[in-house]
Amino acid sequence: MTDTSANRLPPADIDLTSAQVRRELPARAKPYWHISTPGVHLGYYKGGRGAAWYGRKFVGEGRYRQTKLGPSRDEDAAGGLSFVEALEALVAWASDGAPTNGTPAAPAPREGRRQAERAAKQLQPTRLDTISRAWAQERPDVDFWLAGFFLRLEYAHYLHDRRVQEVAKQAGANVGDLHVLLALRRNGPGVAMRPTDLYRELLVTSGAITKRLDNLRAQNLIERVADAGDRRSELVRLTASGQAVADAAMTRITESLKRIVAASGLGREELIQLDEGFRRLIAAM
DNA sequence: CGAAACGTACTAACTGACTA
DNA sequence: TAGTCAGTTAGTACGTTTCG
Repeated sequence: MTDTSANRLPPADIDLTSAQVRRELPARAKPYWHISTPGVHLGYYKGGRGAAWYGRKFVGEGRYRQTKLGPSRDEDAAGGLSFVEALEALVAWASDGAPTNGTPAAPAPREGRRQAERAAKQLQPTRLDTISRAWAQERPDVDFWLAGFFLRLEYAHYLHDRRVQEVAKQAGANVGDLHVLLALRRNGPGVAMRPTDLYRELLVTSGAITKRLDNLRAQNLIERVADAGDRRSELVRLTASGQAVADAAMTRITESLKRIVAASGLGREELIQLDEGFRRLIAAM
């Protein structure tokens, strides 16, 4: 696979998920494009001598960088890439920009492969587009744009949550436990909090906090200390290892966010405008 | 003595692994 | 690929303890 020079291309979105749809596409000189994520598109080239998958990503100023991902399985059952495999290759290429040799990646271990397939499926915006189209068909009297906007917000939150889950997993905790560690950490090293303050801050029930605290204490990540001012209460404090886990997790989360922003191509000014918009929306809710 | 803080038991929902 | 099942997680209800 070879990177071509960045070139100007108009946006387009063809549904390439179905082999039937791909079969019905007429051969043409340029690939058909499917929007995988904003700025990252999966291409399906169909010519007289075969079919192949392409990828392109937005590089700013209306320009795209394009690459060949590999032959399509539609035309090469033995060595070609399926839609999901092409999407995986696209995600890998778009995330680090490293060109591959045009052949599918070596088979991953079973679980790793399943995770990659699931991740690739989650990256398909067609789910959201399908919902938008369905509403537009069922209720043409309603402008779905606003609902679609919030649907994308929910999806962004979902994807962010998955990344936080990964970070928690690397730290040997679940995401709920990690949120407790981070809540304790941001209140300052060595500061003890009441379980009541924790469940109010984390928007969970007291029962849920009790379980999380039991888990964290069993892992020696927190310690319980008597509250001199209230004998009903037993305060919660990070241990040294708990603080180390919280700090490491926060570093990983921040680095992950930086990578996402860099990959999106959004500038600081654009992010500040988005942030201001979100603040105003939240204040109005 | 009512209210608040916390913990426990039980239940529902979700997720992932396994199997046909 | 769909269905099943076990494990996990969080929520609700309620009991106990303590405060004001």
